[in-house]
Amino acid sequence: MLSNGHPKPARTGRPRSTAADEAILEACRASLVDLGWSKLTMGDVATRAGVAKTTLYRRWAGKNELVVDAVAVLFDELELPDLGSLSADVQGVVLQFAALLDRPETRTSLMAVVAESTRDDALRTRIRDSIVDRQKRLVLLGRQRAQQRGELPVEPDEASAASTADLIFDVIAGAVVHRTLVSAEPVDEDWARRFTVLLLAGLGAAAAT
Amino acid sequence: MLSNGHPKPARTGRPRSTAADEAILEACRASLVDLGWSKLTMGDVATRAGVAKTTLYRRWAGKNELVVDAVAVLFDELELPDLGSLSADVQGVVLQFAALLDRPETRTSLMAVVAESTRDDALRTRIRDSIVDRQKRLVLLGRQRAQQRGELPVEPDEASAASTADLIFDVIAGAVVHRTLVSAEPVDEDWARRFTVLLLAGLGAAAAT
Amino acid sequence: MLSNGHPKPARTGRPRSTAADEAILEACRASLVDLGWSKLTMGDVATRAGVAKTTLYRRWAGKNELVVDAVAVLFDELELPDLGSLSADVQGVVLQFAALLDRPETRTSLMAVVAESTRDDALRTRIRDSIVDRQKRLVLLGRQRAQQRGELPVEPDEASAASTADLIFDVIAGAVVHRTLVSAEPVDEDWARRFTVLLLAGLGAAAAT
Amino acid sequence: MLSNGHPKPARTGRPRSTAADEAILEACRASLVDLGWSKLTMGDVATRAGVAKTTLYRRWAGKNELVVDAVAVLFDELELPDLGSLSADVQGVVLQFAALLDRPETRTSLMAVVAESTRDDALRTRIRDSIVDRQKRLVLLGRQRAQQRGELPVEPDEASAASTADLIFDVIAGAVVHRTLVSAEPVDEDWARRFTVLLLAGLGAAAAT
DNA sequence: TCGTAAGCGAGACGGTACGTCTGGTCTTGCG
DNA sequence: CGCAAGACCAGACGTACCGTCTCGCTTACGA
Repeated sequence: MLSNGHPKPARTGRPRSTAADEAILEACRASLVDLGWSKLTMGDVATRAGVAKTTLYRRWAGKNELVVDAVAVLFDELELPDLGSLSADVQGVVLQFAALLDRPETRTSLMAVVAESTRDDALRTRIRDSIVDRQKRLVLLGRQRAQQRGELPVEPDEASAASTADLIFDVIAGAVVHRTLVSAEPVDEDWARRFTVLLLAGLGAAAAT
Repeated sequence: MLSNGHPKPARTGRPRSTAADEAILEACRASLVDLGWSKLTMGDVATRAGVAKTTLYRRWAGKNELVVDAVAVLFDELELPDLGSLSADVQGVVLQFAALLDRPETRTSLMAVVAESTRDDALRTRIRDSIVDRQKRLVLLGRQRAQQRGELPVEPDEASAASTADLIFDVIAGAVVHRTLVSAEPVDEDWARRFTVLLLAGLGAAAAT
Repeated sequence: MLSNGHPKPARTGRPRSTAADEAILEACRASLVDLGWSKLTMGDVATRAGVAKTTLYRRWAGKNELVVDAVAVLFDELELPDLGSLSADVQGVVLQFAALLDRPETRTSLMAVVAESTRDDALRTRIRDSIVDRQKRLVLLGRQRAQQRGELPVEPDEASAASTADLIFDVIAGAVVHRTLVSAEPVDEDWARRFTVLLLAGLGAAAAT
Repeated sequence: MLSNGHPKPARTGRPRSTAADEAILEACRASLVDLGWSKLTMGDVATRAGVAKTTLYRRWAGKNELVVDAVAVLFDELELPDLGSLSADVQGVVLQFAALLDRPETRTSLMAVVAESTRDDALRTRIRDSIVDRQKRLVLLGRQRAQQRGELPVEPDEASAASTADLIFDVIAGAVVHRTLVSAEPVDEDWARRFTVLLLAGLGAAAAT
């Protein structure tokens, strides 16, 4: 476990095992899949990771923080491949996001941590930094591409542009999450296409104001 | 609809106290406000209601079921006052829904039970019946009014009309929920207006296909 | 003997079911055999007897009282058949008593109610009346027979005679109970014979003082 | 040995608090005095000991086991002071034993655990090791002394000597327990003297066979 | 013959304790 | 000083019984 001949750590004493970090996050995701959010326990994660509970608490303040970190990395998968048109890009990202929400580890934990964050500002910040902003990037990138393609006008007003992006983001992410988790119906190609039509039409109108 | 549905009323034995039912739900909502979802305990609800824990468990299988029933009634408040135009109706319902999500008892509990429902089909059904369908009514009603006003065409294809309604519903509810709970920013009149513009434009396009 | 002594029989209303009384005691003994004292519950007895819990509580104050009554009748079996000599009589009653204590319903319950009685005077009285005095009768009868046979002198001092009888009783009952339940070893013919030898020799000496 | 017997001391992890052990047993005895056997609860003992319930359950399987251990130590008080004659020794130990049974913590619990042991072999073994054998020692010691004094013959037959000792033990312990707890009358000097006369005479006869 | 008072089975009620589980902290000894 | 192990306190969990209390019925007596 201990690496041989790595550079001298600045601090004294035994350095933290980097292997442990990844083992814990991996174990946390596995536990989420098997048990779901509410049945997941710190003890179980520790056992799966072959690690003591103390080691978990040395790195994360509690269950919520650990799960956010464990799940956050999954949202890095989201990408915006250039499909040639704004319409295709939107449809692509919707399906990609829906596929992510279909995985049990995101499915169970995303809403749970959001729920928890309504009472815990630190957690809300952590979620925003680790998860939400990762998604919002895509919206900004998509707009930029569409503008380069001439599909969307370049907005002069910074503030107005930002708040429109926020609106778009909440509409896309909200609709997909609601369809998947609340209505509990599949986001298939048909739905994605119809949603995209709705969104792009609305987007034009929104930009016009 | 909240009742656990006893097809056989089991005419013998002491009847259940109807006073207890209401006291428990009321206590549950109070506890949600004070403690939030994750700190709420069955024992605390029982104490607040002046009732034994067993009385809770005799009626509800657990925390999730109880909270769904306790919160469901709040969604009855949602109404669709006829404001004269589709645009005003949408904007009105959006603000109304946002106000509901601003209340601590819904705020903390809605996402939590949704998260739980991803692992529990019975709970999902309960949520759909008690909460989701209550909201979807409004979309259907709004469409009907708009058609009577001539703002929307009467769609001949039943199935297609239904799935469009579902789409609209997920977009509205999703956007408001996401803005409020995930992005954690306020749904004010300005946002509601801009969202309505987007939606109505999109709606025209969606109906056209 | 089961009745708690109604000085005013309360002439009006539906009379208590006598069938229920016997069914309950029978069910109580059965439950004792199956579950033992500590696992026996009023609810289980009621169910076995095909009777409502209220019917039990209308007749007995609690588990202790019920069990004492249920078990007491078993001690009526004890008899003192005239075997021709004091020695044979003692040995006979010892074996008879041991056999009684071997039955699961007495085995489990006798010590339990005695233990309970150390904190409950009413229960102690009930035990004395229902069980202990039933056994003491045999000692008195045995002494009378032995005196008639000339094996024991007729004691003139009433008080002294009574306290000697009490002593003998505690020695016999105590030794058998202790051997059976505490030492947990069998009271067989050999033990009974050796005990009888000891007792009779001691009895002579005790009478002499 | 009261300890639960860890053959593998499991050298790893935090060791169990020895302070807790004694605090719990002490608290258990205090609770017995205040509440009696049937009202004693694990939670109350834990509270009195300033310890979590889990700490109790980590060491003892339940109420019975705990009480046996808590009470067992009291039987260590029993001694056989050399009073110069067998008669005085017997009388002394009888009074000592009676005094012990007069203490509330033994009074209530001894019969209760004996009752419980009729359905639980492990408990019976525990009682035998912790309590019964402690008392039986005294009988063996008393006999040895009497033999050294020449009051009793040295028996050549080992087995027969052992079973006579068992008989004597059941007679002494049984009589005292029965007098104290079942007949519920005091073991005073007079009773002890008369019992001793009876026993010694019987003992001579028993030895003769 | 009919009212009425007590008995009846059923089962809900407020409680208490159970034994288990988890959260988060605190010792141990080893490396 | 990090780490695995595991004991520690605190307190919620869901269950089982307790003894009491409605319910809506019998059932027997006496007016």
